[in-house]
Amino acid sequence: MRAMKQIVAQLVSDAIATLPELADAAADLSIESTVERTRDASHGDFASNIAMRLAKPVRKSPRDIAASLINALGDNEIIDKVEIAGPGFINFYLSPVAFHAELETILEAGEDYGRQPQRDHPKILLEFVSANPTGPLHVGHGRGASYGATVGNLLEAAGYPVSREYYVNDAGRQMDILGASVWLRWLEASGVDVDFPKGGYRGDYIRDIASEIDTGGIEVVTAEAVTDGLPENTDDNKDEYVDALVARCKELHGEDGFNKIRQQSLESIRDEIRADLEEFGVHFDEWFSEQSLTQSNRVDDALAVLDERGMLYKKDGATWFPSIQYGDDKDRVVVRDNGVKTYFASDIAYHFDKRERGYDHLIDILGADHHGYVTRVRGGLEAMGYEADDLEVQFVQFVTLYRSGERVQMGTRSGQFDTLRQLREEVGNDAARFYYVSRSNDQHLDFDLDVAKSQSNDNPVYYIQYAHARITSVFEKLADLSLAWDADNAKATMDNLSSQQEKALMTALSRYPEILELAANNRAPQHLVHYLRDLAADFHSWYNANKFIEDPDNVRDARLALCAATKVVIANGLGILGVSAPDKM
RNA sequence: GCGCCCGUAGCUCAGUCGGAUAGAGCACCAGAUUCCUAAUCUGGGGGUCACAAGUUCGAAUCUUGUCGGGCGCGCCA
Repeated sequence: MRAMKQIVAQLVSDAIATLPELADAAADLSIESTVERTRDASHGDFASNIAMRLAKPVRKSPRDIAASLINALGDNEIIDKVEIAGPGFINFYLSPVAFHAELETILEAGEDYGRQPQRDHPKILLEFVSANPTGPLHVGHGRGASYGATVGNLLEAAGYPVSREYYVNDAGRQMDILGASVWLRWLEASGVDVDFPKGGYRGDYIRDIASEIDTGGIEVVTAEAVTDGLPENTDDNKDEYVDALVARCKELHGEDGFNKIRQQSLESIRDEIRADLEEFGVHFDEWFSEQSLTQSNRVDDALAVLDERGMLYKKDGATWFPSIQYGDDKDRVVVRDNGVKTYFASDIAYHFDKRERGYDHLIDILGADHHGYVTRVRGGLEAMGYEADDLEVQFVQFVTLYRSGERVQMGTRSGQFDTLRQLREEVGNDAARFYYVSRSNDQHLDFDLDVAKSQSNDNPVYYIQYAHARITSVFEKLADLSLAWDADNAKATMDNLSSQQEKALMTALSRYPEILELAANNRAPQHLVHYLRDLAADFHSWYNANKFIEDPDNVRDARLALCAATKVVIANGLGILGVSAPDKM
């Protein structure tokens, strides 16, 4: 199934092939890139600027080139009329037959309409969210989740094999701090009151975890035993204090005792995150554990590869990676002087491992605050023999919540709106998913709770869903009247779809595959969002002006075909966005 | 200071390998429903595309500079 634009581009391409002097000049040119939808119906359906692009190399005027090109267009039933316009645009007016054929394609393809055939290369690994398992997801993660899930759907629709992965940072100091935090809350619940570390995790969920985990075999100790000889718990000293608590917990309960608490804590949070995302319609194929990377020695393996290639050196007792060679500001430490590997070391190993697992193209969706890491991680991949471009990074900028025109202060302490779960409960999954991807990912997002929540025409998600529900309702009404839609008759009578509004709606429908491709190629779901809004507007506009159940059979069948096709495209598009397409509202 | 993202209507935003008169929603104003969902539709006003140069047939789009905003610059993760 080819998009309409490709069909037009092919005709242009064929015409050029018959004109040697143009064919040479156009050899490096993607013909399809010269063809675009017109903004104004008075310019026809498609326009090509190819004559202008070729004017310089061919040394002829654009209008002359356009004239010979038009002359060379073969006979076909797709195009009604071709005109030269303005400085040398070629405007194509498509025949109704072309649009009617597209309607049939939509109805035949159904939920596959707009999707590309499955290919087996390149295999894409899409990593997103990957929030540390130290607490519940907040509204910022929600944007990464919605964006990542939608990009995944878009890539799949474009035919790519894509695997969605969540990297669980379940190793390292933050996990120790989590373990110590839970440990202290558990002691507290057992009547042992210890000054809670300023550097610890203070949220209420820590108490919940403390009350749920299995602490069998771990003895309650006294407050003195915990704090004896520890540094002061002050803002200046919070890192030392919390690290000392971790060490103390290991002394008192042994590594096994501490691990038991830490492991259950992180698993509890990870499971909570997973459930939250599942409810949000965001699914992962793999929950990749950082611990597993360390346990299987893959960090050491990756460092060994770098070492063999001469891409590591020692200085000041630490081991460094010369990332300056790959455009970074400075070289980076991979093994600290105390022998502990840095986060960067696992990150290199993790991305190396992704490639080694057979994924050709890696996409990371990261918060905007991580943009400093890209150069060095790419450098790491390159140093290990892969291409820097194998890693693509998409950044998601920050989210600011607004309520009643006021900025909502975020942060756990404010007790205000903070978690993704609260947001979902307030505005609903559909509105949240839609709103999150309605703006380009590299732009800051003002999330207006009042708009997202309003079940009115302020809210584009309901506007689109309403179009879908309206169509369902038409077919129900039809049944109520003991009428039926004769789809075969519709094919034979599509000439009845001839009004301006019908033309506009058919044009909008036929754009869908092109929009999907655009959105997938650019990892830009907002194109789909805006498209669906436009499509719904074209539908509502037409629907409002035409009551057609009472029409003669031939007209009714054709118009119902238009309804059915619109329903298909809206459902498909909303499906990509992870938004439901309700039959009733 | 250096690097990355950005600056388009009163507000929120589209405009993606440079293209024709810069678009949409909200808000505002005026209208439409004995009729398949009015969560709808029709019409209207509203712009120095931050600013200044440059590139060319043509710039919101590319280049440079200035101003303004966000983020990042650890042997943290």
